[in-house]
Amino acid sequence: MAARSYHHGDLRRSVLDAALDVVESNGPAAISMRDLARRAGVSHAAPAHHFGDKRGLLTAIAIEGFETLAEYLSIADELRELGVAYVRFATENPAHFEVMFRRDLCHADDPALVAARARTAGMLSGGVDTVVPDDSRSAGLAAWSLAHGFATLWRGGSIADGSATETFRAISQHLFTGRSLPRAE
Amino acid sequence: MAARSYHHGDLRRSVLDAALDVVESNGPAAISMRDLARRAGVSHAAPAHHFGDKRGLLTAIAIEGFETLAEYLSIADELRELGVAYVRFATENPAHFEVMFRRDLCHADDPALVAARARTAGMLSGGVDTVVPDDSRSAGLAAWSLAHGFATLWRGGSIADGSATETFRAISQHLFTGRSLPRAE
DNA sequence: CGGGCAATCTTGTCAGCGTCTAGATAACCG
DNA sequence: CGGTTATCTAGACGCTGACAAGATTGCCCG
Repeated sequence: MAARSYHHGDLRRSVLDAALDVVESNGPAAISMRDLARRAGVSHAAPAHHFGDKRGLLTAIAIEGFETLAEYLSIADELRELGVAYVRFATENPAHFEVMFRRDLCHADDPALVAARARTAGMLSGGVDTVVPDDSRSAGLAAWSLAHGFATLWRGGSIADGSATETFRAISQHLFTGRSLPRAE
Repeated sequence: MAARSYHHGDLRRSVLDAALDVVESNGPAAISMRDLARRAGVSHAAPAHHFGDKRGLLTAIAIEGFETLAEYLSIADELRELGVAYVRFATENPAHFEVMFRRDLCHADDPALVAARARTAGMLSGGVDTVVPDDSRSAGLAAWSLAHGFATLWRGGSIADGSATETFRAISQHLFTGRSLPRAE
């Protein structure tokens, strides 16, 4: 679309989408600014103008990821659904998820990124608070670790079968009912 | 030591250690074969002979990681201690941990890597089996997700305070006793 | 003991990369 | 309409990973 004009029209989004495509299929290490430029049909240095540098591009993806995650979480109304939403986000937005927690890929101190991350973290702990008022820190950490670990392992291919959200529902059921895990003490 | 001779002596280990150093401080993306060669005091193409290519190097690190993890796990005698051992491994070997589950960085199908991974996975699920014979798959996944998620978040800087293993002990206590998490159903 | 063989390392080369610079083009706004 | 600014191009630089060909060394077998 509109490959003939000097100005691209929406190069920023175009590059972002191409980058997400690459990350999803080949990982963040496979990203090349010049390749993204080629895909968008612009000169090799054009993308840099929108993102500063490569890390800037990844930072933009991370921010977008946190914002999208916040939307996913806003729908959940219960602790376990918060976890399910988290896992659903990870499976439906693998490229974003892959970048969001990789400090070394982004400008970790970018104000916009810090803000987006904080906002999402607030939604998480806030959600936990409403269900588990006392000692919500430990409970929140546990829930977050569980969801994050499951999503990460899933994305990494360590868990292979079935539907992600359903499997996650099953294992969180296990923990929350405590039926087949040993109750210590 | 022994920097004068034509042959390095133990270039392989030397490069591995340098690589681990870089990963720990700057992430896997910051690795440069030529830089590692410089650190070891050899020519720029020397490391490639030992690892084939860059992914080969990362693969070697991942293998070493799985083997070390297996040692950590072999000490644990109870499910919760298995998790603690997992977290302890991650905090004490952050560079290995960072690489082990990053498919895009390694030769994911390398036979030695596949074998090492399988062996460690066996120790994990085996450990779960002894404690939770029935439906050990869900229980194992849950425990693994929890430990892995916690370790990943910790390493990523999302969890900031206190001792990792102690904090993890606290949150797993939460789940296993089910004291302050809602018991659904 | 010695000769050859394989492992190890060096040197040189190549295309591709990220980033910087200066300059061209186009859109916008008073 | 004119100037300012955002956007994009074009060229250059040093660096990278990978490959090829050759030098050096340790080691094993005769």
